[in-house]
Amino acid sequence: MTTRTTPNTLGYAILQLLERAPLSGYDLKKQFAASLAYGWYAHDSQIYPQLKQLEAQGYVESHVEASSAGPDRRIYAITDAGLTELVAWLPTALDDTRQKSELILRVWSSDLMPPEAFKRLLADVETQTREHLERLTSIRNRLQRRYGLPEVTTDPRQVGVMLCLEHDIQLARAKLTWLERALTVVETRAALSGQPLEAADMVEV
Amino acid sequence: MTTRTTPNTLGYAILQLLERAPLSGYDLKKQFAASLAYGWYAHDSQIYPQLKQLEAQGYVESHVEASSAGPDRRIYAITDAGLTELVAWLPTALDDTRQKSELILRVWSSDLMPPEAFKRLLADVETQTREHLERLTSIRNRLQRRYGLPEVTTDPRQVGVMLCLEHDIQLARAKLTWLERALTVVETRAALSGQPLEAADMVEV
DNA sequence: TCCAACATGTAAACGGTTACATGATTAC
DNA sequence: GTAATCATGTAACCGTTTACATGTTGGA
Repeated sequence: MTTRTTPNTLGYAILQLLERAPLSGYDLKKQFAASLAYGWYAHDSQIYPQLKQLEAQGYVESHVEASSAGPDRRIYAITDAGLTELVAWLPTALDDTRQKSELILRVWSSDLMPPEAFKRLLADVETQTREHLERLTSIRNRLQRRYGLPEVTTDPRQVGVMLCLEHDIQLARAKLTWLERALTVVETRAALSGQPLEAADMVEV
Repeated sequence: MTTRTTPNTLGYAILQLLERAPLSGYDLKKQFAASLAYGWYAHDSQIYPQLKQLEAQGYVESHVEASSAGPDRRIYAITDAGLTELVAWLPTALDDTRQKSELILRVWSSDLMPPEAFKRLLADVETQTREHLERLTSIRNRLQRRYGLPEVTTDPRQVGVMLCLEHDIQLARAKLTWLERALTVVETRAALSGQPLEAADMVEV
């Protein structure tokens, strides 16, 4: 064992969760599915092999826990080597400007869609974003009632979580602002092209 | 030829660019590297095989163009089938809420970093974001001077591009707001823990 | 009796990244 | 001469997604 290569990003994501508490593969799977503002996720089929790899690398260790109700669970815990590796990784440099977005990819060619189709797309994303924002704020408010504001809370473990939530809330709000703006643009253009419009016609000629 | 499976996302990204003008693989590579608000990108080594695949699927066609200055270029153009496929894909539903972010992944465990390390990380991202925002606004302003506001411009091809730029500008500003906030939180907490603080001490006891 | 949740995986296919490879032309 | 830019690729590896596979327990 202990083939010491560094973990990949998913590996660090799992180490972070295990640093808070020992968990089974199934627990991790639920954590990824449930937590809204965590910055990473993975499919079930990725988690179990990844845990085995982390164990082979010596970053986690596991034991089987018998259960009276249901099948046995294998519980994973972070090792000293795992914690050292995680803490060393956290402050390393990163590029957070380049991101892929299927939405933006489509907006770029939105002139190829009929206005109604584009409006429907924007409205769908707006509904999604509004629901997402509501879930984020309700969790943030719940944490804030329990632990206070991040700058003064006595539980340091909550600071990062709250900052993540605030980040995602901030971005969701900005996206909603843009969605309103985009909708206005489509509607204005549709209205202008619907009726004869001197300024536009003159440029065409 | 014409193994008609639908393209993948990179395929659609390329089809969009080719819909505006025929391009070589090298041109596409430059487009991905240069355009800041396009929603997708790819490595050079992905582009050439992807173009071959799109051609095998009948979505693009190509011819070799001899050049007096430099090597020959293979120029790709979108086909009718490609345009049909692209236009059919554009308005399809999508989920734009789940996104991975290495930054957020680290913020979640920021309590494991010394405050100074976390501050340095935030400051780096802030510099990146500020530079990114400046590039975005300068392009947006240039386009706006040339074509006018997106809601009234007479060139429909520019509408999507401008909306993409406005989207990224909006999000970059929101991120900067959050970065300031996060920095305040770390600094406040560092200041409080530096000097004896009744409220905090009492809870620890 | 059937469905949902618990629990752990394997296999194949697909997508993305890094490293390697080649050779011509142009500007300094 | 040498470095940058033009131009096109291959190979190996790694990471992600989708589909498949199996069996238990508890509640409606």
